[in-house]
Amino acid sequence: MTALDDRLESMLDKLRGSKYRITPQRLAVLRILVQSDAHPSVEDIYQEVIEDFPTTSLATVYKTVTLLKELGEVLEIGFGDGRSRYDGYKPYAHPHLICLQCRRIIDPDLGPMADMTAKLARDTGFRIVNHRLDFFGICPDCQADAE
Amino acid sequence: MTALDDRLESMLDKLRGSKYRITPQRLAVLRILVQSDAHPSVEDIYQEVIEDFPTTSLATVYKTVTLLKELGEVLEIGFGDGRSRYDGYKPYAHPHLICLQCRRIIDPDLGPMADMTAKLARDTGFRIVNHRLDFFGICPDCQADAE
DNA sequence: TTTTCTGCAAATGCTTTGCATGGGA
DNA sequence: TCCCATGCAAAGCATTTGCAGAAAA
Repeated sequence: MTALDDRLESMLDKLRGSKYRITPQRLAVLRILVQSDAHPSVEDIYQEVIEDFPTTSLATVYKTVTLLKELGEVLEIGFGDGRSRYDGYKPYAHPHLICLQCRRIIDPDLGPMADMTAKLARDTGFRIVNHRLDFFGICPDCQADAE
Repeated sequence: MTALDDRLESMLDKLRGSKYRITPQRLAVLRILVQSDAHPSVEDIYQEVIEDFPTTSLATVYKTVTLLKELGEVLEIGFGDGRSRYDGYKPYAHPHLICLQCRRIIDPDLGPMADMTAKLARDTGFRIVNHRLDFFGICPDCQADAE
Protein backbone atom coordinates (compact mmCIF):
# COMPACT_ATOMS: atom_id res chain seq x y z
CA MET A 1 0.00 0.00 0.00
CA THR A 2 2.93 2.31 0.63
CA ALA A 3 3.91 2.50 -3.00
CA LEU A 4 0.45 3.76 -3.88
CA ASP A 5 0.53 6.30 -1.06
CA ASP A 6 3.93 7.52 -2.22
CA ARG A 7 2.65 7.88 -5.74
CA LEU A 8 -0.40 9.84 -4.55
CA GLU A 9 1.82 12.07 -2.42
CA SER A 10 4.07 12.91 -5.33
CA MET A 11 1.02 13.88 -7.39
CA LEU A 12 -0.22 16.08 -4.56
CA ASP A 13 3.22 17.64 -4.22
CA LYS A 14 3.18 18.44 -7.92
CA LEU A 15 -0.13 20.23 -7.50
CA ARG A 16 0.94 22.04 -4.34
CA GLY A 17 4.19 23.06 -5.98
CA SER A 18 2.26 24.95 -8.63
CA LYS A 19 -0.64 27.25 -7.95
CA TYR A 20 -3.16 24.41 -8.03
CA ARG A 21 -5.61 23.72 -5.25
CA ILE A 22 -6.44 20.39 -3.79
CA THR A 23 -10.19 19.98 -3.79
CA PRO A 24 -12.19 16.93 -2.71
CA GLN A 25 -13.07 16.23 -6.35
CA ARG A 26 -9.45 16.40 -7.48
CA LEU A 27 -8.33 14.23 -4.63
CA ALA A 28 -10.93 11.63 -5.55
CA VAL A 29 -9.77 11.61 -9.19
CA LEU A 30 -6.12 11.28 -8.17
CA ARG A 31 -6.89 8.40 -5.83
CA ILE A 32 -8.69 6.49 -8.56
CA LEU A 33 -5.95 7.13 -11.10
CA VAL A 34 -3.30 5.90 -8.70
CA GLN A 35 -5.14 2.92 -7.25
CA SER A 36 -6.76 1.45 -10.34
CA ASP A 37 -4.76 -0.99 -12.40
CA ALA A 38 -7.55 -1.16 -14.98
CA HIS A 39 -6.43 1.92 -16.93
CA PRO A 40 -9.82 3.64 -16.53
CA SER A 41 -11.47 5.98 -19.00
CA VAL A 42 -12.70 9.41 -17.97
CA GLU A 43 -16.21 7.99 -17.82
CA ASP A 44 -14.99 5.16 -15.54
CA ILE A 45 -13.35 7.66 -13.23
CA TYR A 46 -16.45 9.82 -13.22
CA GLN A 47 -18.68 6.89 -12.25
CA GLU A 48 -16.43 6.14 -9.28
CA VAL A 49 -16.13 9.73 -8.19
CA ILE A 50 -19.86 10.36 -8.03
CA GLU A 51 -20.23 7.51 -5.55
CA ASP A 52 -18.52 9.74 -3.00
CA PHE A 53 -19.30 13.16 -4.50
CA PRO A 54 -22.61 12.85 -6.33
CA THR A 55 -22.65 16.44 -7.60
CA THR A 56 -19.33 16.16 -9.41
CA SER A 57 -19.55 16.97 -13.10
CA LEU A 58 -17.95 15.11 -15.94
CA ALA A 59 -16.30 18.37 -17.03
CA THR A 60 -14.43 18.56 -13.73
CA VAL A 61 -13.04 15.07 -14.22
CA TYR A 62 -11.95 16.02 -17.73
CA LYS A 63 -10.31 19.18 -16.42
CA THR A 64 -8.44 17.32 -13.70
CA VAL A 65 -7.22 14.61 -16.06
CA THR A 66 -6.12 17.24 -18.58
CA LEU A 67 -4.25 19.10 -15.84
CA LEU A 68 -2.47 15.94 -14.73
CA LYS A 69 -1.57 15.18 -18.32
CA GLU A 70 0.04 18.60 -18.66
CA LEU A 71 1.96 18.04 -15.44
CA GLY A 72 3.14 14.65 -16.71
CA GLU A 73 1.45 12.87 -13.81
CA VAL A 74 -0.78 10.62 -15.87
CA LEU A 75 -0.21 8.57 -19.00
CA GLU A 76 -2.86 8.81 -21.68
CA ILE A 77 -3.47 5.67 -23.72
CA GLY A 78 -5.55 6.87 -26.63
CA PHE A 79 -6.88 4.82 -29.50
CA GLY A 80 -8.46 6.23 -32.59
CA ASP A 81 -11.86 5.37 -31.19
CA GLY A 82 -12.23 8.38 -28.94
CA ARG A 83 -12.22 6.75 -25.54
CA SER A 84 -8.83 7.29 -24.01
CA ARG A 85 -7.68 5.32 -21.02
CA TYR A 86 -5.40 6.60 -18.27
CA ASP A 87 -2.67 5.36 -15.95
CA GLY A 88 -1.73 7.46 -12.95
CA TYR A 89 0.42 4.87 -11.27
CA LYS A 90 2.95 4.54 -14.07
CA PRO A 91 2.77 7.87 -15.92
CA TYR A 92 5.75 7.04 -18.11
CA ALA A 93 5.78 5.16 -21.43
CA HIS A 94 5.47 1.40 -21.03
CA PRO A 95 4.08 -1.42 -23.15
CA HIS A 96 0.44 -2.46 -23.00
CA LEU A 97 -1.43 -5.58 -23.90
CA ILE A 98 -5.01 -4.85 -24.93
CA CYS A 99 -7.85 -7.33 -25.32
CA LEU A 100 -9.82 -6.39 -28.42
CA GLN A 101 -12.93 -8.04 -27.03
CA CYS A 102 -13.27 -6.91 -23.40
CA ARG A 103 -10.96 -3.91 -23.69
CA ARG A 104 -8.93 -5.07 -20.71
CA ILE A 105 -5.49 -3.53 -20.61
CA ILE A 106 -2.60 -5.10 -18.77
CA ASP A 107 1.07 -4.19 -18.38
CA PRO A 108 3.28 -7.03 -19.61
CA ASP A 109 6.89 -7.47 -18.64
CA LEU A 110 9.21 -6.83 -21.55
CA GLY A 111 12.81 -5.84 -21.81
CA PRO A 112 13.59 -2.13 -21.93
CA MET A 113 13.27 -0.23 -25.19
CA ALA A 114 16.26 1.94 -24.45
CA ASP A 115 18.66 0.45 -26.98
CA MET A 116 16.08 0.40 -29.78
CA THR A 117 15.33 4.06 -29.11
CA ALA A 118 19.01 5.02 -29.09
CA LYS A 119 19.63 3.24 -32.39
CA LEU A 120 16.65 4.94 -33.97
CA ALA A 121 17.82 8.39 -32.86
CA ARG A 122 21.24 7.66 -34.33
CA ASP A 123 19.78 6.45 -37.61
CA THR A 124 17.22 9.19 -38.19
CA GLY A 125 18.48 12.30 -36.44
CA PHE A 126 15.24 12.59 -34.49
CA ARG A 127 15.40 13.65 -30.88
CA ILE A 128 13.14 10.98 -29.42
CA VAL A 129 11.16 12.00 -26.39
CA ASN A 130 8.54 9.30 -26.08
CA HIS A 131 7.34 6.03 -27.49
CA ARG A 132 4.44 3.70 -27.43
CA LEU A 133 4.31 -0.06 -27.72
CA ASP A 134 0.94 -1.78 -27.73
CA PHE A 135 -0.01 -5.35 -28.46
CA PHE A 136 -3.58 -6.26 -29.39
CA GLY A 137 -5.18 -9.62 -29.03
CA ILE A 138 -7.70 -11.75 -27.19
CA CYS A 139 -7.17 -12.37 -23.50
CA PRO A 140 -7.40 -15.88 -22.01
CA ASP A 141 -10.84 -15.19 -20.47
CA CYS A 142 -12.34 -14.06 -23.76
CA GLN A 143 -10.79 -17.01 -25.57
CA ALA A 144 -12.52 -19.31 -23.05
CA ASP A 145 -15.86 -17.52 -23.53
CA ALA A 146 -15.67 -18.06 -27.27
CA GLU A 147 -15.52 -21.84 -26.93
CA MET B 1 6.47 2.51 -60.11
CA THR B 2 5.51 -1.10 -60.56
CA ALA B 3 5.32 -1.81 -56.86
CA LEU B 4 2.76 0.96 -56.44
CA ASP B 5 0.76 -0.32 -59.41
CA ASP B 6 0.79 -3.82 -57.97
CA ARG B 7 -0.41 -2.54 -54.64
CA LEU B 8 -3.23 -0.59 -56.32
CA GLU B 9 -4.21 -3.63 -58.33
CA SER B 10 -4.46 -5.81 -55.26
CA MET B 11 -6.70 -3.24 -53.61
CA LEU B 12 -8.90 -3.16 -56.70
CA ASP B 13 -9.00 -6.96 -56.78
CA LYS B 14 -10.15 -6.96 -53.18
CA LEU B 15 -13.02 -4.63 -54.09
CA ARG B 16 -13.92 -6.55 -57.24
CA GLY B 17 -13.81 -9.80 -55.31
CA SER B 18 -16.59 -8.57 -53.07
CA LYS B 19 -19.74 -6.83 -54.21
CA TYR B 20 -18.07 -3.44 -54.20
CA ARG B 21 -18.08 -1.10 -57.16
CA ILE B 22 -15.16 0.85 -58.45
CA THR B 23 -16.20 4.45 -58.82
CA PRO B 24 -14.03 7.37 -59.90
CA GLN B 25 -14.11 8.74 -56.35
CA ARG B 26 -13.01 5.44 -54.87
CA LEU B 27 -10.26 5.02 -57.41
CA ALA B 28 -8.96 8.49 -56.59
CA VAL B 29 -8.89 7.69 -52.87
CA LEU B 30 -7.11 4.39 -53.44
CA ARG B 31 -4.48 6.04 -55.63
CA ILE B 32 -3.71 8.63 -53.00
CA LEU B 33 -3.54 6.06 -50.22
CA VAL B 34 -1.14 3.92 -52.22
CA GLN B 35 1.05 6.66 -53.63
CA SER B 36 1.46 8.92 -50.64
CA ASP B 37 4.24 8.19 -48.19
CA ALA B 38 3.05 11.00 -45.93
CA HIS B 39 0.44 8.92 -44.10
CA PRO B 40 -2.37 11.33 -45.01
CA SER B 41 -5.42 12.13 -42.90
CA VAL B 42 -8.93 11.88 -44.32
CA GLU B 43 -8.92 15.64 -44.75
CA ASP B 44 -5.61 15.44 -46.64
CA ILE B 45 -7.05 12.80 -48.95
CA TYR B 46 -10.20 14.83 -49.47
CA GLN B 47 -8.22 17.92 -50.45
CA GLU B 48 -6.36 15.93 -53.08
CA VAL B 49 -9.43 14.18 -54.41
CA ILE B 50 -11.41 17.37 -55.02
CA GLU B 51 -8.66 18.63 -57.31
CA ASP B 52 -9.77 16.00 -59.82
CA PHE B 53 -13.39 15.49 -58.67
CA PRO B 54 -14.54 18.80 -57.20
CA THR B 55 -17.98 17.54 -56.20
CA THR B 56 -16.69 14.73 -54.01
CA SER B 57 -17.90 14.89 -50.45
CA LEU B 58 -15.90 14.34 -47.31
CA ALA B 59 -18.40 11.64 -46.29
CA THR B 60 -17.53 9.62 -49.36
CA VAL B 61 -13.85 9.73 -48.48
CA TYR B 62 -14.67 8.61 -44.95
CA LYS B 63 -16.82 5.78 -46.29
CA THR B 64 -14.11 4.59 -48.65
CA VAL B 65 -11.42 4.68 -45.98
CA THR B 66 -13.70 2.83 -43.56
CA LEU B 67 -14.40 0.21 -46.20
CA LEU B 68 -10.71 -0.29 -46.88
CA LYS B 69 -10.07 -0.57 -43.16
CA GLU B 70 -12.65 -3.36 -42.91
CA LEU B 71 -11.04 -5.12 -45.86
CA GLY B 72 -7.62 -4.81 -44.22
CA GLU B 73 -6.32 -2.78 -47.14
CA VAL B 74 -5.32 0.30 -45.18
CA LEU B 75 -3.57 0.79 -41.86
CA GLU B 76 -5.08 3.33 -39.50
CA ILE B 77 -2.66 5.25 -37.33
CA GLY B 78 -4.86 6.90 -34.74
CA PHE B 79 -3.72 9.12 -31.91
CA GLY B 80 -5.91 10.25 -29.06
CA ASP B 81 -6.27 13.61 -30.74
CA GLY B 82 -8.94 12.60 -33.24
CA ARG B 83 -7.16 12.98 -36.53
CA SER B 84 -6.22 9.55 -37.75
CA ARG B 85 -3.62 9.05 -40.43
CA TYR B 86 -3.63 6.27 -43.01
CA ASP B 87 -1.21 4.07 -44.90
CA GLY B 88 -2.46 2.16 -47.93
CA TYR B 89 0.94 1.07 -49.19
CA LYS B 90 1.88 -0.94 -46.11
CA PRO B 91 -1.46 -1.91 -44.54
CA TYR B 92 0.18 -4.18 -41.98
CA ALA B 93 1.55 -3.24 -38.55
CA HIS B 94 4.94 -1.54 -38.71
CA PRO B 95 6.79 0.98 -36.53
CA HIS B 96 6.40 4.72 -37.01
CA LEU B 97 8.46 7.70 -36.10
CA ILE B 98 6.34 10.79 -35.53
CA CYS B 99 7.49 14.39 -35.25
CA LEU B 100 5.52 16.06 -32.47
CA GLN B 101 6.02 19.45 -34.06
CA CYS B 102 5.28 19.09 -37.78
CA ARG B 103 3.33 15.82 -37.48
CA ARG B 104 5.50 14.20 -40.10
CA ILE B 105 5.40 10.42 -39.96
CA ILE B 106 8.15 8.23 -41.34
CA ASP B 107 8.72 4.48 -41.38
CA PRO B 108 12.03 3.64 -39.71
CA ASP B 109 13.91 0.42 -40.25
CA LEU B 110 13.86 -1.76 -37.16
CA GLY B 111 14.27 -5.43 -36.60
CA PRO B 112 11.11 -7.52 -36.66
CA MET B 113 8.91 -7.65 -33.58
CA ALA B 114 8.11 -11.31 -34.10
CA ASP B 115 10.15 -12.75 -31.24
CA MET B 116 8.87 -10.21 -28.73
CA THR B 117 5.31 -11.02 -29.76
CA ALA B 118 5.79 -14.77 -29.44
CA LYS B 119 7.30 -14.42 -25.97
CA LEU B 120 4.44 -12.21 -24.86
CA ALA B 121 1.83 -14.69 -26.08
CA ARG B 122 3.61 -17.45 -24.18
CA ASP B 123 3.81 -15.40 -20.99
CA THR B 124 0.26 -14.04 -20.92
CA GLY B 125 -1.94 -16.53 -22.75
CA PHE B 126 -3.18 -13.80 -25.07
CA ARG B 127 -3.71 -14.65 -28.71
CA ILE B 128 -1.92 -11.64 -30.20
CA VAL B 129 -3.27 -10.45 -33.53
CA ASN B 130 -1.75 -7.01 -33.91
CA HIS B 131 0.68 -4.56 -32.41
CA ARG B 132 1.75 -1.01 -32.61
CA LEU B 133 5.10 0.58 -32.06
CA ASP B 134 5.42 4.35 -32.30
CA PHE B 135 8.26 6.65 -31.42
CA PHE B 136 7.65 10.34 -30.83
CA GLY B 137 10.20 13.10 -31.10
CA ILE B 138 11.40 16.11 -33.02
CA CYS B 139 12.59 15.58 -36.58
CA PRO B 140 15.88 17.05 -37.82
CA ASP B 141 14.12 19.83 -39.77
CA CYS B 142 12.14 21.01 -36.77
CA GLN B 143 15.25 20.86 -34.59
CA ALA B 144 16.98 23.16 -37.09
CA ASP B 145 14.04 25.56 -37.12
CA ALA B 146 14.20 25.88 -33.35
CA GLU B 147 17.77 27.19 -33.39
C1' DT C 1 -32.75 -2.67 -64.51
C1' DT C 2 -30.99 -3.58 -60.21
C1' DT C 3 -28.24 -2.62 -56.61
C1' DT C 4 -24.77 0.01 -54.75
C1' DC C 5 -22.72 4.64 -54.20
C1' DT C 6 -22.72 9.57 -53.76
C1' DG C 7 -23.50 13.91 -51.62
C1' DC C 8 -25.90 16.63 -48.59
C1' DA C 9 -27.23 17.61 -44.05
C1' DA C 10 -28.31 16.14 -39.66
C1' DA C 11 -26.84 13.38 -35.90
C1' DT C 12 -23.38 11.33 -32.81
C1' DG C 13 -20.12 10.98 -29.11
C1' DC C 14 -16.16 12.46 -26.75
C1' DT C 15 -14.05 16.46 -25.19
C1' DT C 16 -13.54 21.46 -24.41
C1' DT C 17 -15.09 26.00 -23.18
C1' DG C 18 -17.61 30.16 -21.14
C1' DC C 19 -19.34 31.87 -17.27
C1' DA C 20 -21.69 32.59 -12.86
C1' DT C 21 -21.42 30.58 -8.38
C1' DG C 22 -18.89 28.15 -4.83
C1' DG C 23 -15.10 27.22 -1.97
C1' DG C 24 -9.85 26.42 -0.89
C1' DA C 25 -5.83 28.89 1.44
C1' DT D 1 -10.30 38.28 0.98
C1' DC D 2 -8.53 36.67 -3.36
C1' DC D 3 -8.39 33.59 -6.86
C1' DC D 4 -8.93 29.30 -8.47
C1' DA D 5 -12.24 25.40 -9.12
C1' DT D 6 -16.77 23.64 -9.90
C1' DG D 7 -20.85 22.59 -12.48
C1' DC D 8 -23.94 23.49 -15.89
C1' DA D 9 -24.96 24.05 -20.58
C1' DA D 10 -23.43 25.24 -24.97
C1' DA D 11 -19.96 24.77 -28.35
C1' DG D 12 -16.34 22.12 -31.05
C1' DC D 13 -14.76 18.63 -34.06
C1' DA D 14 -13.82 14.45 -36.30
C1' DT D 15 -16.58 10.92 -37.79
C1' DT D 16 -21.00 8.46 -38.83
C1' DT D 17 -25.58 7.99 -40.56
C1' DG D 18 -30.12 8.52 -43.21
C1' DC D 19 -31.90 9.17 -47.38
C1' DA D 20 -33.11 10.71 -52.11
C1' DG D 21 -31.05 11.04 -56.42
C1' DA D 22 -27.08 9.32 -59.42
C1' DA D 23 -24.51 5.90 -61.54
C1' DA D 24 -21.91 1.28 -61.78
C1' DA D 25 -22.51 -3.39 -63.77
